[in-house]
Amino acid sequence: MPELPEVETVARQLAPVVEGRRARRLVALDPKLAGAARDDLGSRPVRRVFRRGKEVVLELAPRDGGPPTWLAVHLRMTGRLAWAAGRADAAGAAGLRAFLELDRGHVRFVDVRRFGTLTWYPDPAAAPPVGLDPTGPGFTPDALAGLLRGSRQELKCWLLRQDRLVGLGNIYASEILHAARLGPLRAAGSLRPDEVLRLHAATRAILEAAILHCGTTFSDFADAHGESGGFQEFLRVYGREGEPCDGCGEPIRRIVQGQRSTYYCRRCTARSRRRGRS
DNA sequence: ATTATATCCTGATCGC
DNA sequence: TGCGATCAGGATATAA
Repeated sequence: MPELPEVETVARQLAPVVEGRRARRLVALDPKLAGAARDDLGSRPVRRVFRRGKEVVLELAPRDGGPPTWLAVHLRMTGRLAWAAGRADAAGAAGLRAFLELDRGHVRFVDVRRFGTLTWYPDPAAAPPVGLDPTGPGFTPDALAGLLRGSRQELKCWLLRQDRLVGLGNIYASEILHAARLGPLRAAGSLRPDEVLRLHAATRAILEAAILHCGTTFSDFADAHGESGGFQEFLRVYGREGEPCDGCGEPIRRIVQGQRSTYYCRRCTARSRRRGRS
């Protein structure tokens, strides 16, 4: 479910209600998350909530001059995070996998498919490095060109890699390629400089617009308030197989790359469809 | 090293 | 209505 704009939305909405609250303990209801259970948080304040790649990080104030502690939440496919007043009901609503008990209310982690993860980093320096964030200042056309250089991977699959750029997923990868008029089968390292510029601009533009609209709700994304995102109305190719492209009228195609659907318009990407070499 | 596949889960939906 | 097959926005361990 959640790609960068959805995770950003959750982090932004969670921050004002959770920052400053004191964390008491983390209760894991799902045995898969048992390793993340903590009873000894000692009422440490949540200092800030932010997004790191596709993770939501809750940073707890240091215990005594030491480094702060990070709780990294990865929503994977169906995870949701939301703050709720009052105590978590022991029975647990359907899909409630874990909750972080605060001095007022608690943060609920709901995850139907149980792919999501909770990871504690006693020292943020211990958190593994992530790829370049495409919403940050370091994301420049040159930086993108450098990352692409030499890769023979199909462009669509390359965009899904989190060790190069972080945050893109299956929906935005198709949308970005469509906006950039680049074929998904192109070899990532074969892009000409003007094509890298288009990819860079499209990535920025699509992500900014999606964040502005609080993400995309395709089937069941919900933000920290349990609300739907609004960007799905702006999707131009994803989930639109057979529908006319709103740019040229040609039916949108669906192909499978790496066992995942890719949607694109053949005519709009015609001039950059060949596979190319690096 | 880089790239492709199988696997982790549950629920909704599709075709018969 | 019932039922099996298929699909879903992610990422990783394993294989080639």
